[in-house]
Amino acid sequence: MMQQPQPGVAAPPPQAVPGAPPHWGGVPPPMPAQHQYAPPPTQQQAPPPPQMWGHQAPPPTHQAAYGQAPPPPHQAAYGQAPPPPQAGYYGAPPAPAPVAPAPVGPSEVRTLWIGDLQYWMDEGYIYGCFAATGEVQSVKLIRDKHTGQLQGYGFVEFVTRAAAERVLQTYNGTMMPNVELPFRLNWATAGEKRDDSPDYTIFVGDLAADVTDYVLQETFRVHYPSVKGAKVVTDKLTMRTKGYGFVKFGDPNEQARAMTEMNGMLCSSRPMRIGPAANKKATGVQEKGEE
DNA sequence: GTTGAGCGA
Repeated sequence: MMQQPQPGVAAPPPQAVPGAPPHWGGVPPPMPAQHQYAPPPTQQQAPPPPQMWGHQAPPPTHQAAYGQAPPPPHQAAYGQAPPPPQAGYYGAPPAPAPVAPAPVGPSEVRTLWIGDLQYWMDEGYIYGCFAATGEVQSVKLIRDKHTGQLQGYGFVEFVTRAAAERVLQTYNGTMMPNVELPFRLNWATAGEKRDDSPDYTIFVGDLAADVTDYVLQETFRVHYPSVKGAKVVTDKLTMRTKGYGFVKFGDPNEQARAMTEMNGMLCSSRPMRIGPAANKKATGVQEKGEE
């Protein structure tokens, strides 16, 4: 079941301006008067879709009328779900990134953090992503205080904590509408304690252009069951791969083995070059001499 | 192209 694109949802720009300078000088943001985006009061009636396979959905519209709240989701076109367009490589279902458990303590947490947003994804687009749930309280995207440029992350508040948790479980890792990007969601205010389980990461270079997170992950997972995930680094603006990525292991022994065993092995068409990951988060392999 | 990335007021 996928939701139909609705008017009021921002559509991607006709093209991503490949040669644009890093500060998007030619694309000034609309700059609404206020950045808080609150939907009209609605009843929670439309159930959230079990999954979103909007991977290859074409851009439906060119208009972006998000200066006002979109209509309530009184109708949701469910019924015909296209088959999963990906998963052609290894047959295993794509594993969404592990989601941290709900933060303990006050059960008032009803806000999700959302990241990895593109510059054109404004409040209207984000609201439209979850409009079918009918449970969005507000959407707030963070902008640069001086330039007003979107910072690529924001917060989505839901009417209840349960609604937020449902969305987190249902949407995280699935494809966002009209783009080939997965949702990246987490509990808000989980900033200081979102990394409790150590992971062991390796650097993988020399990746071919068609290697995705999933391909990279499964390349290793078939040999090392402790693989927790993989990330192919892409340019934020052009979405093109930079030819390298990272694979996270849960088992340091498998990490060490993979460093030698998988070096030079083929990934989709090219031999990989494996090296140690320069972890910024002090996970797994620590720098020697420190305590 | 060769070491990502994620918390507001």
